[in-house]
This record gives sequence, structure tokens and C-alpha cells, in this order.
Amino acid sequence: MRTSDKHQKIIQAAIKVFARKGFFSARISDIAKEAKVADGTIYLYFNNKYDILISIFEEEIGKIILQVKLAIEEETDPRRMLEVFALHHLKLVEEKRDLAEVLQMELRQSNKFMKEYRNTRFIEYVDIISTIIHLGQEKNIFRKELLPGVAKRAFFGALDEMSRLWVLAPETGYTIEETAKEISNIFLFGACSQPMAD
Amino acid sequence: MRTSDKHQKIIQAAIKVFARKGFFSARISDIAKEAKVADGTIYLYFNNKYDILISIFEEEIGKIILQVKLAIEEETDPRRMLEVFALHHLKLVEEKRDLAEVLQMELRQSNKFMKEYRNTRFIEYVDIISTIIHLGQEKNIFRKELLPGVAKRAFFGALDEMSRLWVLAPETGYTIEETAKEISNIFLFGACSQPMAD
Amino acid sequence: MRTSDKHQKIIQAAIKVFARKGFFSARISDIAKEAKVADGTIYLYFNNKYDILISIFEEEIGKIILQVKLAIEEETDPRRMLEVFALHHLKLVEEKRDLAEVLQMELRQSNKFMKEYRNTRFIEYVDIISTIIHLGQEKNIFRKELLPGVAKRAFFGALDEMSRLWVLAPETGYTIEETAKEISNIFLFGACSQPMAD
Amino acid sequence: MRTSDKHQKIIQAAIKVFARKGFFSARISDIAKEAKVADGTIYLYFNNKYDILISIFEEEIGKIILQVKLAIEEETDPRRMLEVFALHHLKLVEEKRDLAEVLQMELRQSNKFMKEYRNTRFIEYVDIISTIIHLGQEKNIFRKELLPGVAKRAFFGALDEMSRLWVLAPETGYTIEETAKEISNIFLFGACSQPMAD
DNA sequence: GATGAATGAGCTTTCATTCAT
DNA sequence: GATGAATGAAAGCTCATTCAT
Repeated sequence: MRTSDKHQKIIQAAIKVFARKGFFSARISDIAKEAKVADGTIYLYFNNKYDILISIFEEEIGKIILQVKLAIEEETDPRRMLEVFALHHLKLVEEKRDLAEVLQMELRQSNKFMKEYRNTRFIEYVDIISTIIHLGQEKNIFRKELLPGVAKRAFFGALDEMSRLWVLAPETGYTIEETAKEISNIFLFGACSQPMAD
Repeated sequence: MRTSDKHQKIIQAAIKVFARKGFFSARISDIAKEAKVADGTIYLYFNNKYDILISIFEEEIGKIILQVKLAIEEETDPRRMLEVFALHHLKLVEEKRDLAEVLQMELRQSNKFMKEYRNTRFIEYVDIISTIIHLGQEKNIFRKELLPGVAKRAFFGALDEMSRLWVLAPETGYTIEETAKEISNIFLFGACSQPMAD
Repeated sequence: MRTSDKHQKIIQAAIKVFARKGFFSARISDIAKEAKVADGTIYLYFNNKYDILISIFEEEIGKIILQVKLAIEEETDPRRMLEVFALHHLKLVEEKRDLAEVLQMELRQSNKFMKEYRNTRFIEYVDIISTIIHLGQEKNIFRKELLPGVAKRAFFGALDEMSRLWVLAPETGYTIEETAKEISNIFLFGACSQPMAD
Repeated sequence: MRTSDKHQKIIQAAIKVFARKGFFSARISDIAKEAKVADGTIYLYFNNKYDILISIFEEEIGKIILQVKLAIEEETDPRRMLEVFALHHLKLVEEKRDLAEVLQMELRQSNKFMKEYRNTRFIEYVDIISTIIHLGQEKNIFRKELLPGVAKRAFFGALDEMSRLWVLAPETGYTIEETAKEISNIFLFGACSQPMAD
């Protein structure tokens, strides 16, 4: 019963433990203890250790995508949309620090130890950005020459790197709103005080 | 003798193996075989498996910092400096894909399994960007309101995310020069066709 | 109630599963699934996994002994008796291949993992042969010098080895009747074309 | 190095432990302790637990086949050959009781847990008997009608069943020579005091 | 009586590290 | 310095057995 109480308890425990120790250093018994179940119980709900990680990816990113899409739908200006995305992303990092940590670290190198697993949910998430960029280009708000494949990654990368800092050292001196605004601004208008020369 | 022939051979072998399998899945015997030395020999040059990883961080990032700083010194315009940094960074990723992969993946989560290790070389590298930004602000080329702590990470994050793509799927359709230029442009002038309203 | 419906269902399921996987590789849940009962139900009828195996020995060999004794009682000539025994034994192997397989394999090594269990039913079965031999000696049909302890085992061993073949590779090219006759003949009259020299 | 000292030490230890506890109940650590090596050392010489068992089959039966063939070559009369085979077989059981036990029990059910393994050495061993029988038929010493496929198994089965007794209860009251002679006699001349009627 | 989710002891196997040669 | 056989701790996973429902 995938939606049972135990399934969720184990997922949440695993997020905590993976965040604290990393996937490889985390022991099944750590997760079991954190979830207050027996070691063997974990194998009633998951096939193996990898399966727990994949489930975290699938289920938790799924929830996030839903939330972010919902929040963006309320905006019409692509510039505002990006800011909302940024705000949402950073808020999530703060509110669910453990999950953010797991997604940040383990998701990246998951392809190393789970050759067969393609993380489509993650791609889906990042593609929310490219959809916004396309929209902005259609509306003549964003430059036509912008390479969407690069731009979406530039924006996501900027956010992600800030998240990394937050995860590592929660106290940065900047508020979330401030940071989201700053990153959106840089992405939208650049760092220069003067517009592009050419 | 830390700079001995064997020391280097092991470091290079470890970069290859860590890139291929990830730090945890890599076995000492894999590295030894790749380096064409006996397993035990590795322990004449390194204290343990972690020590190899740390040495990669320290020594290889050290070399990169030197190179990048040298290249930037030839420029005077902070805008050009950022472009040169971007170009250099991406070039390195292409030329030393294995190293890039190790730095990208393992460096991030190193704090998980090596609690005591503070990666100062990495900070030093990213701080090249903040130095450029400060310079730009002093020269009134970059906006004064720019938060350097956020801006440096935004720029580095954008580059890093592109690198991640390159490492995962070498064929992206964009050239390095194109990508470096695009990222610099977005960072300098933004995505918008019109400058900031206010 | 030991003879209840469930008890029998479990026994029959266990015979199937033990035959297919062997005692050790068979899981209680396999047997439960085969018997269409819950895992826990098995423990209402048996103390543990070993107990199921012992029950198979006791109950199923019991039935066989009864049958064989009945069939032999109809004969008077010890030579015919042996042939009937052989025929019966081989027929059983064919008709109840799963049971035969379990008795052949697991019964043998049962003493390894069930130190305390003495398989008296099995001894009882083999002793049907020695009874026949004694009878034959009394009637001066069998040689007086024949060592009954060896002879009974020689006869049983011959049959058992043929059964082993049948269980492993059902198609041997010989019929049951042919084989039973051949083994009886060898046992009764030997392989030689000339009688014993001395 | 398959012929190293350790390889043999582990094989011999495994024979002892398998004989005592059976393959499944034997723990790797039992074998390691018996062989006076570390658990891990076993995996330098064998791929896994099954591999140890297979090696016992291959190597030890190989030795036995050589010995038996050598002993038989000295005889010319097929009747004597069979007696020599019997004697040799039973002697081996007495001299190497542990090995005999392992071969007897585990070899039988090996097909259960090692689906892919075909025990050709065992077949080779039993086929020594059929070669003798064929020779006897050619020389007109054994009856032409004898089915070699049945006869070889009858003879081997008789010996094997006696061995089983010996392994289980070493004291039977019969000497090896006596038993070998008796089994050969039964096989050659039958149990009857009078030759076959027809 | 029947169920099957939960338990946790137990075992195989891996691999970083050591050390005699 | 260099080797690689040997070590043994450690961890993922299985499954007989229990027990609350």
C-alpha cells in the first residue's frame, strides 16, 4: 500500500538521513531507526536502498512541480513569472531544507550509481523556466536572440547555486525575497548600469 | 615527495575512476589498476581514500585558479573579464571532462562525508568573480546596488549548470564560445529587450 | 485437528514447493501461496518449517508402507514379492514425482539439520525388503550366506538410484515395468550368463 | 593461484563443515574458522559459497576417478573389475568419510540450487561401471539382454546405499571387504540359490 | 480460527587498509 | 620504496516467526 502511513514515514525519515549523511553513508538501519520501524519493514515498501532515493525524487519533485506551476499561473507577465519561480524555489529550499539537500546533491550524481534511471521529473521542473522564456520571447519582452537552452540553465543554475549556499550555511545575511528579486533582476536586466552597447 | 611521479599517476587515475564511478563506488583497487601500481602503494602517497579526493580538490583547483587569474590579468574591462572567466571555465570542462565531473559532483557533497574539510580552494576560485564584480562597481560599469554575494553565485551557478549538462550529455548543439558569450551577455545585460523600467 | 482440510492442503503445497526448490530455498510464503492460505496460518498447523518436512516424511511414507505391504501380501513367492516391491516403488516415483523428489533428497540430509529426528518410518519401509529376504532364505529360495543387512540395501539402493534418474530426467527410454523386472532379475539371478563358479 | 596452499586448506575445511552441517546450514565463517583464514580470504579463492561446493565436486571426484581407473586397469576379468570398483568405492567412503558425505548428500540436490551446473564428473565416475558391463557383455561373461543403463545404476545404487549407511552409522558389523564382495556377488550371481529358470 | 504486516536475527559478500616479504 | 595477499568490520537484504486485529 504505497499511500500508507509507513511509506510516508520511511520517505520522510530517508530524506532526513540522506540529508545528514548522504546516500552512500546512510545506512538502512539509520533510516529504520529514524522512521521508528524495523529494518526489514523498509523492504516491505521499497525494493532496495536506491528505490527509496528514486521514490523521493519522483514523489517529492512531483509535489513541487504542482505547486510552482500553480503559483505561476496566477501571473501574466513573464518577468513576474520568473520572479515568482525564483521566490518559490528559494522558499522551498528554506522550508524543506533536508529535501532540498537531497535533491541538490544526490540527484546530480544519481546517474553514477543508477545507470538506468532517467530523472524526467527534474527535467520537467527546469522546463517550467524555458516555457516562461519562450512566452517572453513571443510577447517581445525577452530578446529573440536568447538561446533558451542556455538561458533556462543560467537562471536555474543561479538559483541552484544560491540554494547550495543556503543549505550549507543557512545564515547568509540576505532574505529570500531579496535574493529572489536580485537573481531575477540580474537575469532580466543584467549587471551593467548601462544597457548593451551594440 | 608529494610531487613525485607516482603521486601524479595516482591522482590522474583517481580522477578517471571517480569520474566514471563516483567516489563511493570507486574502489581503491580500481584506482591502483588504472595507475598501474599495487593497492598498497597508494597508501604510501595518501592516508586514505578521502585524502585522494581532497588532494584532487587542492591540487587541481590550485592549477586552475592560477590559469584563470593569469588569463584575466590580461583584460582591463570587467565585462571582458567575466567573459574570459566564462570561456575559461567552460573550456576546462571540455578539456578535462573527468576532472570537471569529479569537482562538480563530489566536491559538492564532500562536506557530507568529510565533516572537517573546508574547501577553501573552491571558495578562492568563486571569489575571482566577486573581485571582478567589485572592480566593475568601482569603475561604475556595474550597478552599485548589485549584491556581490548573490551576483557572484548567480554567475558561477549559470556556468556550473551548463557544465553539468556538458558533462552529462557532451553534445548540446552549442559551442563553448557561443555559450560563454551568451551567459556573459545574460549576466551583463539581462534577458529583456528593454532595460530596467525604474 | 491434524487431518483437517488445511493441514492436508499445506502438506501437499509443501511437497510441491520443496520438490521445486529444495527445503532450504523454499520459503514459508511460497508454501502459503501454493496452499492459498496466509503465512501465519501455517503456524496454526505446524510448529515450524522443519515440522512440515517431518510431517511429510511421517504421513506420506506411512501411506506408502501401507500400500506396499498390501500389494506384497497377495504374493507368496519371495521372488515375485521383490518384483512387486520394485514395481510399486517405481510406480510411486512416477505417480507422485514431487513427493518422490522430496523423500529422495531431503530425507537423506534431514539428519544434518534436524539432529534429533530419527526417521523410523523410512527404516520401516526398507525393512519390508529384509523381511522378504528372510522369508526367501527360510524357503531355501535365497542363498543362506546372503547378508540381509547388505542385500536389502543393495536392492533398495538399486531402485533408489533409478528413481533419482527418473526424478532428474523423466525420459529414460525404459518403461517402469521393464526397469522393475530388470532390477529384480539382476538382484535375483545376477548379471552373469553363467552361475557362480564355486 | 588455484593450486596454492590456501585453496586446498579452504577446500578441506569446507568438506569438513559441509559434512557436519550440510551446505545450507554451513556458514562461510564456519569454513573460514576451520581453515584458519579470515572470512574475506575465502573470496580470494572462490567466487561464492556455491563455487566452493562445485570445486569440491570437480577436484575431488577428479582425483577419485583417476585412482579407480588405475586400479581397474590392473584387472582383466570384468567380474573382478566390478569387485575392485566396489572395494575402492567403499574404501574411499571409509577413508574420506567427510568427502563421501558431501558428495552423497549435496551432489544430489545440487541441481536444485545451482540450476546451471551439470555434474559431468559424477557421470564420468558412474560410467566406469557401464564400461565394465559393456566389456563383460562383449566377452560373453555378462548376459547380452542386460540393460546397461539400468545395470550400472543398480550396481552404483547398491554401493551408494551402503555408503549412506556407513556415513550415518559407521559401525555396521560388516567389513569393507566383506561388503564389497557381497555386493559384487549379488550383482554378478543374484540372490537366488538356483539360477534363473528360463 | 485466519490473516499478513511487522519484526530483527543472521548471513553473504565487499573492500579499505595493513604488513610481511 | 613497492607489492598484493590477507584481514575483518560493516552493511544490505532475506525470511522464519510472531501477534494484533
